[in-house]
Amino acid sequence: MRNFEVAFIFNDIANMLEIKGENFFKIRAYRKAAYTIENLPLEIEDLAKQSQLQEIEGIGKALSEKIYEIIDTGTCRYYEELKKNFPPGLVEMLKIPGMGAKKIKLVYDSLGISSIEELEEAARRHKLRTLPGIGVKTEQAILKGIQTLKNNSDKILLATALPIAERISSILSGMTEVTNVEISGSLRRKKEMVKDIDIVIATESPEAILKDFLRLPYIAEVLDQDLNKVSVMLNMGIKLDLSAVKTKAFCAALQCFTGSKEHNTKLQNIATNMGYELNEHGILKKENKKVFYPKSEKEVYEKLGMPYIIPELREGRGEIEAAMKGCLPEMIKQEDIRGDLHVHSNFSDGVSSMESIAKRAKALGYEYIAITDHSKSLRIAGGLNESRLKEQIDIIRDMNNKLEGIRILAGAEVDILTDGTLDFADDILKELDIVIASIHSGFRQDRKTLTKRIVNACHNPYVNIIAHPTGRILGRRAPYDIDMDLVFEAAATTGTVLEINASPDRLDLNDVMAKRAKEMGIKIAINTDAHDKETLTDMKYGLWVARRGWLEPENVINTFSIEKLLDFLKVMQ
DNA sequence: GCCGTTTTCGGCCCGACTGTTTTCAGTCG
Repeated sequence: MRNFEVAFIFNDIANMLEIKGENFFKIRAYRKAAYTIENLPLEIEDLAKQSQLQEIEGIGKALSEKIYEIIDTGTCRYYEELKKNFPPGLVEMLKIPGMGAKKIKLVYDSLGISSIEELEEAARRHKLRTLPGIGVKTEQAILKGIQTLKNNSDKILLATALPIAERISSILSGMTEVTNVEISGSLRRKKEMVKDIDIVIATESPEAILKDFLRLPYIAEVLDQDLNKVSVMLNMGIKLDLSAVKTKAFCAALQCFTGSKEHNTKLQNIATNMGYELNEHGILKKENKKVFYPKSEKEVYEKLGMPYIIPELREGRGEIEAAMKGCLPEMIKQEDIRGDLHVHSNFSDGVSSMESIAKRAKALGYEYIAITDHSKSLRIAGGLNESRLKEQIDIIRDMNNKLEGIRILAGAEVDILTDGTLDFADDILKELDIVIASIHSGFRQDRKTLTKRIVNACHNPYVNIIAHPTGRILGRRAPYDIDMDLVFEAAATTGTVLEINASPDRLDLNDVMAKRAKEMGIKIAINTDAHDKETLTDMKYGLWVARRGWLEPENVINTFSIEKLLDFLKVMQ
């Protein structure tokens, strides 16, 4: 939890410094530190106790002192000073696509605009276009950006909410008189974005426990409160609902509070037809008013004549019908994953060496790992030219002779250029074990052009996988304007694999599209797109998408053994 | 801000695209 607090504060500092127009590298230092700490596999508090903070890459004297201060006091003076002179709405404005630090400073300095609402109002009244550097189009783009933001503003990433929910759950489960704790709601169903955190606890003394809970340091504001439930705003700006139920009703309540609404409505209809009433207190037999208290969620489903349905499937998309017929999918699990096929090393914009990535992959129990650095046109990412790629291939071949227990596949993430051609010629691609193709430029081309680019890539005999096929960034960027029908069709005809990119802000393909791909017989690869060996563990986010998309191990190529995978990749060519 | 070192201070990330200009600034990946 402390890691998130520190990361949150450093990010907030970075945002304010950016708007102030501070030194770019200083800002980057804060952001980099925030990122590192958030993804640290260790508790920052433990490192602080052992005086090891400065051993973390990117943490020096100044930042480590601030970390000590945050651990001790929950904040630091520098941060508080900054905030004092800074309307909070300014940082919020950074979230608007098209609004950067400079424009925010401009509208604040010249028009005194310090919130998104004021900005919207000024844009509507055509006041922004009077400012230097802002014309009609920019004004309209800002309005559009505000709309985009509004559509997502009440949602946060699964990856942001989950660790916080887990931390609070673990604190709750440490309280005496709490007999059970579970995360519920959409977070338990592992939706890509959630509105809030829902937690349900079992206790015989709800009032006392809720009172204790409200004393936790993470709570900024109590929004609502009654005997069995509190609703609070956490100091990271995330809403949390905590429900307390009696121990005997816990499993019924957990099922009920996990939802989804669509799923539960269907279940309740089935219960009604069987003469039961299903709610958070238990299962009531209407005939004799006898209440059945399920001892597990499994018992809830069994009572209604069907096998257990995992939370990820509970979206009312046919899972109940499938369960009744006994044909629920054999869901893919973490243990099925034998490798990661999209990883960046420090040859391009990754931070880890190939060797350290391989070691980490081995430690995760993988059989193989593909190194797929960017191609030459993606300059900002340090894309590899042909000779550098060949050099990398040679090193990988050499490493494979020495390494034991893990196989490195030589690959590349090749840019699909704006004219539809690939960034490497076929005679280079054929040297690789695996080729990923993806779009990183020309996002605003028209639908036909963009679609054709991806379809063309599918038809290249050396392209194995299309990475992040729709290009969306959750909460920030809509998918490219592409005709996914044609993309699916091309993937199905050519046998091209589509990716579920497990990076928490992409999750692309999404669950619905993954299900459709499966139904069309298209193979999927679940890849992390890691730029740091530590984020190889993002695989779990991709797996949840896959599970929500009804995928089974056989649908996913990185469940294959190395022999089967290599055969599969070869046959594609 | 950090880092590496020449232990005191310079280097750290570049180019396309867009909209606004009329030569360039801001944003984004």
